Amino acid sequence: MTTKHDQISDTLTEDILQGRYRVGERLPSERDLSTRFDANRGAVREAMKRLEQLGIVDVQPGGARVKGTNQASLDVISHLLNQGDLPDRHLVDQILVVINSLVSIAAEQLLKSGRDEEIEEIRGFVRAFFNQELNKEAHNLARIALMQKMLQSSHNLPLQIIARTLFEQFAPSMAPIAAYARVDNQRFTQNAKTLDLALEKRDLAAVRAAFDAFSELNRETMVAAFDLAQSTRGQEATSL
Amino acid sequence: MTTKHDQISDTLTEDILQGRYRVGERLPSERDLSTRFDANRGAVREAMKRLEQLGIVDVQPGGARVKGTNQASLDVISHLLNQGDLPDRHLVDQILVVINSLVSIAAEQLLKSGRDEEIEEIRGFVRAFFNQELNKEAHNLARIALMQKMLQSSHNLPLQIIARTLFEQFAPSMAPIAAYARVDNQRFTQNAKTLDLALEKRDLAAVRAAFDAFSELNRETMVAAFDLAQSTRGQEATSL
DNA sequence: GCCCCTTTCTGGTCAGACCAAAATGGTCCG
DNA sequence: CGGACCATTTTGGTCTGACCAGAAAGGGGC
Repeated sequence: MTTKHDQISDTLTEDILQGRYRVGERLPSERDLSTRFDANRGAVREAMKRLEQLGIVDVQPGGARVKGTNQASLDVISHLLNQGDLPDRHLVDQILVVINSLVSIAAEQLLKSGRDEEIEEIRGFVRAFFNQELNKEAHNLARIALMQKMLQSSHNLPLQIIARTLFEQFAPSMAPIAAYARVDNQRFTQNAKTLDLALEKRDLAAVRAAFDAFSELNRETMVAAFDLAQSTRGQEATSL
Repeated sequence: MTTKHDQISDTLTEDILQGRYRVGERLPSERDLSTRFDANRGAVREAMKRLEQLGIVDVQPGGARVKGTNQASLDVISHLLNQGDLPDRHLVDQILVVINSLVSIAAEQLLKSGRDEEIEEIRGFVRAFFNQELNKEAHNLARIALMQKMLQSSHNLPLQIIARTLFEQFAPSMAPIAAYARVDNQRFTQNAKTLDLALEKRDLAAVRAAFDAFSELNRETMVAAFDLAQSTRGQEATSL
């Protein structure tokens, strides 16, 4: 069972993110909330701490006020994704753009200052895609492993933190959609070979280009899966 | 005065980030900490909540264990920057790389899906650099305004959040260093004109190139200021 | 209507207590 | 000696009830 203050903070987060409190509005007092949730004020207090760190609430003596989403912390993403039946398309797209770009930055850093052995290691991960017989799960794992290795090899802590934070929120929300994914192994293999060659030559522009193509393919796959999932859900909804 | 649980969490954060507790080690119990800080356990508890959300501690029934920096939240950056006399060079450099890249992503998004009037607005901000008479503060403000406008126009929420979070932690730490900055107005103006032209043509590659040059110039300025600050501090240190 | 003062309310802190789960240490058995 | 088992202690999670300083709200007096 989740802890009580987690339940409280989750409920309140949902309330706020769904706009049940206007921005700038005062939240009910901790005492009121404690009666509403049938909890002790201490528990409510810890929940408020979470909301505060989430950046969606500003708590001060005199009252806690709701802040705008644009002032929130990166961790709101998961909550935004988990609103509604399916994650929001546009948000998913935006996240994909950012993740891909981050990996691209990592690639750039790798070529600029990475040791040769690291680059060779990366190539090892890229070559995993040469095998056209990969099933969906293996393919997924290979993609993730490659990304993580790239980020790790960037030797850029903020970059790693950002990418991991984003990914950890993104992945779970996409799990149900990933089931509908159809991976075009041939195209992935093609891209992987291009990427491998670019890495071998230490050609930054070529690496970026190959990676962008790789990411774009990845994105197309996701979008297609998304559409498929959405239409299926739609059928279920109408058949009820 | 800062609140008590803030003092506690700050102290503990510093302790952990400076490696006074090994990764995986158990933190003292909340009861022990409450006596150490001469505080109530509730206050310690709220401080622990902060550490938990900072991602540097994992608290579970049985004990709280410290986690590695690489698993932390983006918000650790400010604490990492504020360690020691001057911010860590490498970290500063890494952050600059990331921020510049984020703005570059924003530029890309802007050209791909931005409305014409938005692009024209951006050009307005760019043209601010045409004036070679800008003093240091005005120049700084103009740079920040341009960046923020770019990010805002990207219509990418995660991107905005990441950039803002990073920047808000970065800026205060760099304030003492910014005093040593010498801006080369002529080169900035040159870059601005190139950028403006690229924006007018809606030429993505040119915009990226111009922005990268802009960012690189920005970075050089910072690095130079950093070196100057560092050598000055060194003199002070030896003269004591 | 505006200003000032009083009252009420709110968050921040404190003390002491209980529970369930985890850690610990000792014991017994193979 | 090593490992499985159990009782004890410790730890986090929660609760009750209380006090304080500062913010918000209400009420007069002008």
